[in-house]
Amino acid sequence: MATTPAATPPMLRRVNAGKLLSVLSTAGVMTGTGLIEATGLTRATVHAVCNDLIAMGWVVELDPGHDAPGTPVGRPSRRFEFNSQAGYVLGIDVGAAKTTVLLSDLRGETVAKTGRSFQSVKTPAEQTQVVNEAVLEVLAAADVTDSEVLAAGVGVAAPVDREGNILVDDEFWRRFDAGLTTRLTELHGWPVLLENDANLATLGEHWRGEARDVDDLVVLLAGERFGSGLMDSGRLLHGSRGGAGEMVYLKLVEGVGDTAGIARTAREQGAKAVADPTVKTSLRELAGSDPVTAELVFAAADAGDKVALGILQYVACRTARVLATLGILFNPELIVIGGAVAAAAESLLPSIRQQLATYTATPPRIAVSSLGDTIVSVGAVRRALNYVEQHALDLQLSSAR
Amino acid sequence: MATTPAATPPMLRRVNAGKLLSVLSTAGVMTGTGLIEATGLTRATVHAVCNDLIAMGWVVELDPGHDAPGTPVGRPSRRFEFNSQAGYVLGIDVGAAKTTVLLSDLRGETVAKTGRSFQSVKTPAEQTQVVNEAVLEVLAAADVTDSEVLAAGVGVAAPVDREGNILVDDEFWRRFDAGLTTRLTELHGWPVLLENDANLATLGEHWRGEARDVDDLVVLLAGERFGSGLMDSGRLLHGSRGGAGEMVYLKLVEGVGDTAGIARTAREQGAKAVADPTVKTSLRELAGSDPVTAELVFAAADAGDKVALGILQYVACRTARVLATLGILFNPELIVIGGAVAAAAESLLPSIRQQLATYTATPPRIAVSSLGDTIVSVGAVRRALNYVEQHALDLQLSSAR
DNA sequence: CGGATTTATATAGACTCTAAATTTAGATTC
DNA sequence: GAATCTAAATTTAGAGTCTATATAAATCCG
Repeated sequence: MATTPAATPPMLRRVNAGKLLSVLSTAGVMTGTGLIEATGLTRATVHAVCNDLIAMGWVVELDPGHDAPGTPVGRPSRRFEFNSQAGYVLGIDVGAAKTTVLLSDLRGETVAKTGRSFQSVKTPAEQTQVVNEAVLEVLAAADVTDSEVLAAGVGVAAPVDREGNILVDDEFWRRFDAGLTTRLTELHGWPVLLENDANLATLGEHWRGEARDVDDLVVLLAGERFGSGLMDSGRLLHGSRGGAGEMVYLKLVEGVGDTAGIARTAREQGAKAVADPTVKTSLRELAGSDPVTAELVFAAADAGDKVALGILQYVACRTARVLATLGILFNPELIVIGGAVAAAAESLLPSIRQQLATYTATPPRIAVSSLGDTIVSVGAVRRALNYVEQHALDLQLSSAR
Repeated sequence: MATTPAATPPMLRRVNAGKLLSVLSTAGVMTGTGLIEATGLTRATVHAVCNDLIAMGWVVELDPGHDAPGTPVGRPSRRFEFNSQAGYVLGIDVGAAKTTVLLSDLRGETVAKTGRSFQSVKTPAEQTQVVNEAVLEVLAAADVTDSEVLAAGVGVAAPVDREGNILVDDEFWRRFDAGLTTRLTELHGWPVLLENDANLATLGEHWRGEARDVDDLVVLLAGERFGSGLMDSGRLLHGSRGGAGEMVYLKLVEGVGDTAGIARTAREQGAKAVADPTVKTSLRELAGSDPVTAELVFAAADAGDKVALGILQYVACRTARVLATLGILFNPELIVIGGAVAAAAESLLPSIRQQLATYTATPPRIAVSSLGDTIVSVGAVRRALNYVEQHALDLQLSSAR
């Protein structure tokens, strides 16, 4: 009948141990006294908990030494350090065209990184195969075994609900392998945490990107298609079926009309201009017989091509309108623009900001991501680390004595 | 240094007492055994906590009796009941044109209700005066003293952040008295909890309206202006400055263009039709020399007036587009339409649902509020009750022995 | 080498919970 | 009407947690 178990004395230890571990995992080497100050616990408790954590393998004890080097008086402190090699986590971005895989230690430092194109992939099973190859590569590169990996975060370009279930009737399914997560668990025995890519991008920016210390946040993935991750008070939104942040509403927004992102709009507009013989543009010569790319449009604009500049103005206008709707409706402190074209988007920022101000008197700050093509995989690492931190005291570490 | 205090043994009691109180406050009379099942605690603990709660005044003990009437064997149980008269809370809706005030017991049952028009109000101070008169009226009607009121929730049509601070540069301020909350605290000594009206409407629908058991929810206030409250996984969104749910983005939505709600659109379109001599409509005779009202347009449409029917079609189209943007971007399970015209909106539902389906393949459920003009004040009561439940074990009850 | 200083460790006390034994209040049975 | 049965209340013992205080240890300094 009881919804939550009763609160018992051992739970106190659990809470305090979790707190101590969380302090240790973010700080560096800490002395007993330092932990007392950081946690509010008594010295006796701090040491008891630390002894437990050492026995479990989460913490390592260094040689005793003094905290402040200036006044080396008194008995030297015991010194504790979070054992960032107690295990590893994987962050996997399964994109439309490629996959990016990060292997990270428990402090979030990247240990190995790789990527694979999906160019030759024809069936979902092949996709899983390619992802797994990339995973095996990073494990081998860092000499990490299956049992040392404590969790894997996986990002996909489809709605994913809070339980990690993917929305079945999504077009992404044409390519994506439904069995990926279960297959990874089968092969390696890891907990696999599936999440929407834009949501992971938001976790990534919040953790290691432009949005540190920003708890009311929107991240706009703006490459091929617009996608958004929404965070309110430090929590990701999901909606009832994982669809929160879905951008199909843009077909109702004047001057936007569809979910085509910056790269796609630039490319399509460029191709249109090239195809029209009455338009005079250097894009035609630059492209030659190859199809026009977004990069080409940005380059031409840089070189002063009027048509390319016009296209970028149009892109900036669309983006400003997208940012305006999100900024007004969610009232984030900051919106971060990420995705393949984030770097190029930098040059559009002044124009975007200026137009944004015409839609709202209190616009959010706008920034461009500096995480590049790891924006999703970094977030996937964070997702996996969240899981590990939550379950730390239940996990059996292979390094535990 | 410590961000949160250390977990100590007395906190266990606090947690368990809180849980027991929360079970008791929602259930009716409970026996010791029933509480054991509901909380997972031991009999010894249940009784110890109950004795504490009785001493504090939160719980009353009834004469012992048997739980199941069929088999009255064994020693009769002690029977406990949440003392819903241990205190009271106020729910206050400060609207643009009027205020609604509810006095409720701790179980959320309305004890007294009243309202006041702001028609004669000219200054902010007068507004506070009118609100306070209404408050005094409900207190007198239920014979409740200041010290028995444990909290007051107040809803206003302006952005309010998580700390209860109102956004200063809002047009609502022309009428609203900034000093209302501090004045109420000064006069009566209550904690006053300020919150945005649409957010409170969302709490209200979630608690006592159409959205019970729905944790991913949007409530659209659709009277004079569109306003929305957003709930994800049972939590209200606020954004960084309380602006979450703000609808100014509608000026960017095709076929909507501004935040005018159902009532205002119907009224204005009606007036426009009447003013145009080339338009043939029964509205002209119905209105006579008075200005056209939304009610009049609805009535004329009911009677078959073509122009009025056309206006309603336009209103339904606008509303469907608003619902589509919210439904797609937040993916709520349900959107509830509330506000002054909620009842009339019922007739538009089929048309709205049909159009909504053209914008998204997975539309949310749409419902119309049945809370009428108490939608905000009921939510304000819930807000106040949340506060009381959170602080229950710290509060000094005047009824405590 | 002894005093000062800081930290570590050990001990005692308070508070909480659970678990098991004992008592109690009423109904049932003989 | 006394013995019996039953379910709940109460009591008691035990284990886990924390804090607070006392004692021991390790290092520096003169």
